[in-house]
Amino acid sequence: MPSNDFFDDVYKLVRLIPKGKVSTYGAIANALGKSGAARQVGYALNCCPDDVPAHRVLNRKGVLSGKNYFGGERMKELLEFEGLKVEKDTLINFENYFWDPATELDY
DNA sequence: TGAGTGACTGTAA
DNA sequence: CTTACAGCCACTC
Repeated sequence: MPSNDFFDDVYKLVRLIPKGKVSTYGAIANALGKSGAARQVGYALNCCPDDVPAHRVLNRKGVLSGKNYFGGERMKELLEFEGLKVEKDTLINFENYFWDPATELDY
């Protein structure tokens, strides 16, 4: 279990992602002021507490890079359940559903 | 303290 | 279009 510093900030921000929207690791890292810590964001989500919608966080291509770590189909199921469409582990119209915390929250 | 690692990203070929 | 390489930051051992 992590000590939760940077991680806690990541969880906090991911929880703010609106339902039916998605974000990216880089956007989250940037919103936290760590533009180069995108990898850490993904690493943080590896701990994936139940109250963190990690399925809404994708890489810059809109691909479910971490679906394997999330529980296989579960990630895709959750996204589709929120009205999103996933094909070949990639979110359709990703740019249309993209939610940038740095912009939307004016962080 | 230092080396290894990664659910990433941007640029180059 | 895809594949490769290097830079990046935080965490663990």
